[in-house]
Amino acid sequence: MAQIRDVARRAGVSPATVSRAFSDPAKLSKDTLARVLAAATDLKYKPSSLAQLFREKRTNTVLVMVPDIANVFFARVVSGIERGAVESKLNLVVSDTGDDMDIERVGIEMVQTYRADGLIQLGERPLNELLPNEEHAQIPFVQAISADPRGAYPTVGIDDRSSSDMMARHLIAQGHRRIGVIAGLQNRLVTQERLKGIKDAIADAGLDFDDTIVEYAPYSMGGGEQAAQRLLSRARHLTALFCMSDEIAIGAIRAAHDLGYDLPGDLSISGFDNIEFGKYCTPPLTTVMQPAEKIGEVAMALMSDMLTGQDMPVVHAMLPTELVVRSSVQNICGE
Amino acid sequence: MAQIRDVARRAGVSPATVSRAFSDPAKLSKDTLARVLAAATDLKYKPSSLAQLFREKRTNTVLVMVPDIANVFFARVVSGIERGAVESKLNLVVSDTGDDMDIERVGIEMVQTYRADGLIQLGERPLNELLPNEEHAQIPFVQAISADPRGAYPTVGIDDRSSSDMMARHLIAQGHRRIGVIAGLQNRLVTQERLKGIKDAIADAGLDFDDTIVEYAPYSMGGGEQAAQRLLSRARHLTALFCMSDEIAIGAIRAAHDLGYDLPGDLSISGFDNIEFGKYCTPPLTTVMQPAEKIGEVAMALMSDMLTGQDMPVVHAMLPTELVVRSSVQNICGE
DNA sequence: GCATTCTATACAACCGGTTTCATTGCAAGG
DNA sequence: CCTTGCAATGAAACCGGTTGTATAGAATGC
Repeated sequence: MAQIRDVARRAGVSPATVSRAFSDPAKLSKDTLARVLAAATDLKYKPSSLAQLFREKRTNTVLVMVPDIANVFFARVVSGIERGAVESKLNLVVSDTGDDMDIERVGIEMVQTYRADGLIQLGERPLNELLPNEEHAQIPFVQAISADPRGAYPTVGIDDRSSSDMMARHLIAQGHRRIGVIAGLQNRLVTQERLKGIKDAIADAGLDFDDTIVEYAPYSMGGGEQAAQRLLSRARHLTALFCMSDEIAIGAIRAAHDLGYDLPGDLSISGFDNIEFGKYCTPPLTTVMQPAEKIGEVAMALMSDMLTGQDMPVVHAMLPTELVVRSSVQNICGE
Repeated sequence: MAQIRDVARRAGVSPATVSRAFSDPAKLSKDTLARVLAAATDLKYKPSSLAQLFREKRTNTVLVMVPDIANVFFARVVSGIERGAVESKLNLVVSDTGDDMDIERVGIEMVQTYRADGLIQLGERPLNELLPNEEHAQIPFVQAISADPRGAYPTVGIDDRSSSDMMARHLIAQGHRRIGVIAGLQNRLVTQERLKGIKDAIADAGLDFDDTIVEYAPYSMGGGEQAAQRLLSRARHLTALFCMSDEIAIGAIRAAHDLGYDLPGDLSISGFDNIEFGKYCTPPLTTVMQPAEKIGEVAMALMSDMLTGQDMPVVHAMLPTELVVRSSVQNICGE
């Protein structure tokens, strides 16, 4: 591979001049510039990024830590981050952490050892669980999805409580009174927030919330399926199931089917996220749209600001959600 | 951030000694080693990867180009690549190319400018479309999924033709004679190979292949839905639909539902890939299992070999597939 | 007791660019 | 004609590690 000095020799100039030919061409005389560029193309010269980055002490790379890249929702967020990265001319290193703290620590080390300039984390593990306080303050950090908006670092997400409230109101408006909940993992902030939203709506409708018809599950189809089996077999009088993710809802649909329910006639089921498959389920899933790609883009935009910019105020972006009405939730007012 | 010379000064040794304390501790006296390590931890010293990599001229990074990271199948392959990367202690840069040649070219440039040591491509665009021959020979390259196994570089995938043949035989064995095909994009190698497999099975059963009941579609749910609408409205006597991906099949199920078909009684539908949703469709999808994660792992293993190793023979790994029988394909022999 | 070998460490070059500072040559101004 | 100023370019330092070579001192051998 040709180096800068090869080009310099061939063009009869110094390496400094070659460097300037690329970084600040106006500084060179037309004649010299032409000679240098010709020499560079002749030799197929490409400056070594490694050398440049070493000099600049910037990698132009952002690390993204994802709990599970094979999860469609996360994948869509990553896709949005990607789009933002292209726009900001940054590179992306994606690490599938599997929610494993050791792997996350390796990721953080990448930033500390100058392999990445910043860190975007998907999911809610707070940075200070992984690092002592004085250290994490140094790392450009953005948290997306289910982040605690009271944190000291920028976050991007949705208003889980009010979005969940919106869906619960919809269920109530459709005539549902006995609504079971298939929540996500109990210790997650998102789960708690969404639960609050449901309680808000129920209280607002003058109803009582029944803690016994909540079942917790991992955010996956299998988790939803099993939880729905448990819930439906012990609470047979439910008319609707509020599921905290589309994947959970899809699992719940399977479980209800298998238990002999006729959907959506016997039981309404709602989801959350609006993944593509929801449109193709039977019955098509009524859900809450989360702007996944947009969340990714905004997260990357914030990161880009942190990296290029001056001191910015810490932003907690809350992106709007929407109720997506399909047919998995039925109006039972007539009954 | 502390540098090597800070540590050296504090320990009263030269930078070279500090360097060796990490790379080759046996070379140091017990006493010196202890002093250096103490100084390093005191100062929270972490060697700059950027400086190390610059010196070594290796990035320990592999670039993965994915046509669409939000596609569940690709995401699973990436997940497997990730797992392989952790094992080989390599980093991953993921680029979502959207099948855009310009973005792919940027990716290749990353390798050429020492930002990545090698390139794994998902999908079938051959490298020589992007680069003149003499240049691509230099780049450590592995192609996974639907690669042309006659290429000059290593590939990982499945035997599309025989896997497709296997599924077609299954349909025939279940009594189906009028089998419609919702193929993928017509210009793709995979599509052609899978079509050959179908023709193999049909010829082998002594039947005639009817070209008019093939419909081409993008590899997506929406694509499958539209193609199925077209096909079903012009060929009403079909008993089965061979879909070239699960996403296409899921779209086709929706289309058939909407056209009033009772599934699987009126129409059998088969998929390909075995994505998780297939298990949760109604009816659950009969499909061909592709070992997505495994494909990723093998691809990364091959890359790792290329990077560390001597000259290896060019490997074309064909991983085994399996027929996954669920209920979307019905036996109609009794009719 | 002196030559030889080995061990532990320091010195300095090096990786391939970028950038500061110095130098040269030419044009403009007094 | 001499000074001043600017444009164009080169020389050399620098980024932060690693590593080949040199060297001093200790241990070994005869």
